[in-house]
Amino acid sequence: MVETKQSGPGTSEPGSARQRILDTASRLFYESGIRAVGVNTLAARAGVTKVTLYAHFGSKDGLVAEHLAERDRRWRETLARVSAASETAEQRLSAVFDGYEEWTVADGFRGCGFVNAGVELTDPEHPGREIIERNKDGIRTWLTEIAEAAGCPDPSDVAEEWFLLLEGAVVRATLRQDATPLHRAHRAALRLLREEAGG
Amino acid sequence: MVETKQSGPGTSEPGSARQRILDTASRLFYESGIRAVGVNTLAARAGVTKVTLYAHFGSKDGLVAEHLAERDRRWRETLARVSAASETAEQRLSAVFDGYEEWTVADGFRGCGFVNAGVELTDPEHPGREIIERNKDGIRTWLTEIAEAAGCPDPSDVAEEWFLLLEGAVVRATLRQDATPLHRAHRAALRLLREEAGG
DNA sequence: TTGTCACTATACAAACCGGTATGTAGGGTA
DNA sequence: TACCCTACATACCGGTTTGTATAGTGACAA
Repeated sequence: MVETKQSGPGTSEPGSARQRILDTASRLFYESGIRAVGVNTLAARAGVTKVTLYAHFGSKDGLVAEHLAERDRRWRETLARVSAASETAEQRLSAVFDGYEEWTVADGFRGCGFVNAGVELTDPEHPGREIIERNKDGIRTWLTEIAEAAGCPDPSDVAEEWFLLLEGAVVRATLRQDATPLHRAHRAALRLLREEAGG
Repeated sequence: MVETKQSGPGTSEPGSARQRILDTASRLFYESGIRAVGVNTLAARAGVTKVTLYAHFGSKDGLVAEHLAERDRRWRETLARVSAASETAEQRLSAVFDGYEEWTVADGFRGCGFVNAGVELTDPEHPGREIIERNKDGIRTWLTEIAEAAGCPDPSDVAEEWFLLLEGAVVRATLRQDATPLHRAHRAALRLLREEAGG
């Protein structure tokens, strides 16, 4: 059996060491910030030795990058799930905002993990930056497709404005610890959709 | 002579040790992130000993807080300056976006220093958080006054939507290293102003 | 049985972290 | 002169950082 694995020994089965490290990283990095969490803490909390961690991910930066990739994967799944039931473009647009609002309501909300990582990873060569950009590009594409489906004359223009509202709302919601910015952005986005597609 | 000083020994004259530390902190914290810059580096780059730094600011957290306060002070000055020449509400609104665009064009642009600090300072008790909130509240107030002056029926509502566009544009501009999100937000904000005030 | 694999346990290296202790030099002032 | 203030230099504290080296353990497969 030719198994395709990028690096490290382990499998990615639910309870495997690798998965436990990734899950713990996801939680701790988001809660406390990437720089604030050391590999010692991380390994201890994952119930794994540091040696195992390094066997799987090579370095902390490597772990950070894989963690972001995993987060991106999960994020795309969520997006697909919440818009599975949607039929119209309006419903699909709402689904995106609903997805974010779902996040925001949960306690321990600390904004967008990718934006936060972008703030912390100041080195432009960091392997994680690529994944951050890929994620944001995924959202932009997603929004553009909705605008196209709605028949907007200039879909990418509308999508970018939606994106501004969305990103701004997440930042505002984080600082205020309150979901109303997202509701406001949601409303504004729908208004824009009706203006652009309906006109 | 009864001199009013909050803490530390020094004056704040242009070339003073205190001011040099603050200036260096402003540059390094913004460039590399707060956690990434140690007090050793900071003191060395400011041409000051660590003892002096601690005499003035008590702790790194204290320095971070004072640095943010200083940044807020400068930011308000900039805002006052760019809108000094403005007469109409529309001009004053544009001045805010112009102020941000001015920033964005400069190289080494790494987004809003307050948002970034908010991401890094995960401890809710950190003295810097208060200043971040004060700064954001200042912007909100500023925008609300513009909406009032323009005769919008619900000024705080319009101001919050402008804020979403502004904050979103800064985040997008940072990730893309490109000022077009700010131009787009600027346009959208003016459109909204005309709809709300003109109608 | 022997080997491989994923993992644990421990210990260590070298650098860096925030913060402090001790002592000195120079200017302002009374 | 005597004092105070500011800043200097140096050396140190305990703890943490990322990363590695070494040895051992249990499971599974040929």
